[in-house]
Amino acid sequence: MKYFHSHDSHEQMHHGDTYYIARQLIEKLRLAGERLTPARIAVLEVLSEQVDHLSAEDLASLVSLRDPDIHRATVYRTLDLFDELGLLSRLPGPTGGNLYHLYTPDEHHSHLHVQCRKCTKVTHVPEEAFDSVLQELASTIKFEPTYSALIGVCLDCQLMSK
Amino acid sequence: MKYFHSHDSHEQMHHGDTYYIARQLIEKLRLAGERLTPARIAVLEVLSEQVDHLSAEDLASLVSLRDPDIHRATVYRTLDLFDELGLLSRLPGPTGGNLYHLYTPDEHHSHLHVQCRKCTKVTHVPEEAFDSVLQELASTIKFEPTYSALIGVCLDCQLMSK
DNA sequence: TCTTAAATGCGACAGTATCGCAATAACTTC
DNA sequence: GAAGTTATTGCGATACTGTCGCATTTAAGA
Repeated sequence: MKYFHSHDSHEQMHHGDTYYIARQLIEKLRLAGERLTPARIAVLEVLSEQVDHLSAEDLASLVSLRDPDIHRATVYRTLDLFDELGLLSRLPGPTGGNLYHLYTPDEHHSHLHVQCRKCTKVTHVPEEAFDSVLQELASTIKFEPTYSALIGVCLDCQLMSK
Repeated sequence: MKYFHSHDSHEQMHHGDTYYIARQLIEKLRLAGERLTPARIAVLEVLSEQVDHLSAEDLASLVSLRDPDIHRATVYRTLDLFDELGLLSRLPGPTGGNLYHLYTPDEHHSHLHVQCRKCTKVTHVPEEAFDSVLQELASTIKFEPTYSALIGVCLDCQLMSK
C-alpha cells in the first residue's frame, strides 16, 4: 500500500520491478472504473513478467499455470480490455493471431514498436527519434499514432528473399 | 502492347485505368519468372478494380464471380505470391485476417499506409512527407520500411472511447 | 507436339478468436 | 458484514481465416 506513493518515496523501487509495474497498472484499472478480479490481476502479472510480445494462447497457458481455473476465453476478454484501456501493445503475429506486450508506466504513448511484416519480430524504438514525425502525422491527416507501430520488412528478411 | 511504352506515348492513358494497371503488373509477373495463369490474371484484375483494402475472402468471392472454377485456396496462394513480389499492401484487418490492396505502378516502395488499429481504416500518405523518417529508420535500427504501414488509433476512434 | 515442373482444385484440417448462457463474484449501499 | 445489483467468468460450441497433402491439370520451353 505504501508503494502507491512513488513520488515522495525513496524506497528501492526500480522500473524493472515486476510488482511495481503491476501495481501501477492495477491502479489504472481501478481509476477506469473496471472491476479488480483475480483473473485480471493474474493476466496483468504474467504480462508484466514478459520481455517480448506474446500470443494470447501463450499468455493463457502461463496464466493457467498460476491459476488453472482461469479460462482461455477470460484471458482473451482481459486482453481486449487492457487493449482498450491502452495498457498494452497489440500487434499481428506470425500465425495469424495477435501478440501482446504491456506498456510499462514509463513508456509514453508515442512509444514506437517496429515490426517486420514477414518474421513479425518486434523492435523497440526510442520515442525521441520520432516525436516530430508523429506530430506531423497528427496535424496533417488527423491521425493520432498513439500506441503505434510501424510495419515493414526487416533487413534479414529482405536479404533472405534475394 | 503499345501500352507498355508509356513514357513516349501521348495516348489517353490515365493512372486510374484498370487494365493499364493490370497489364503493367502482369509484365512484372513475367519478369519475375512466374507463370501467367488465368487465376493469377483474374486475381490481379479484381484487385486492380478495388479502391480500398479488401479481405482475402472478399477477393475470393469476387474472383469466383468472374470464374467460378477458381478456388479459395488458389486466391490465398496468389495473394501470398503477389505479396512476396511486393505488388500489394497487406495489412491486418478487423476480423483477424488480412486486408489487401494493389500498389499502382506509380506508387513507390516507400509509399505509406496509415491504419487505425481499432477500425482498421486505411489512409494513404504521400511519401514525400516521410522520406527522411524512413531513411533514418533504415540507418539507425537496420529496418527497411519498404511497403510499410504505420499503425495507431485514428481521431474518430479516440473520440469514441471517451 | 512433347516434356517437365509448377500451379490448381478439392476437401480436410489447424489455429485463433468469439459467442450465448447460466453460475459466480466484485462492488455499492445499507 | 449482509444483501442486492451488475459485471465478470467458465464452459462448450462455433465461426472464421488460412494451410495442407495429393491427384490432376496446365503453362512454358524445347
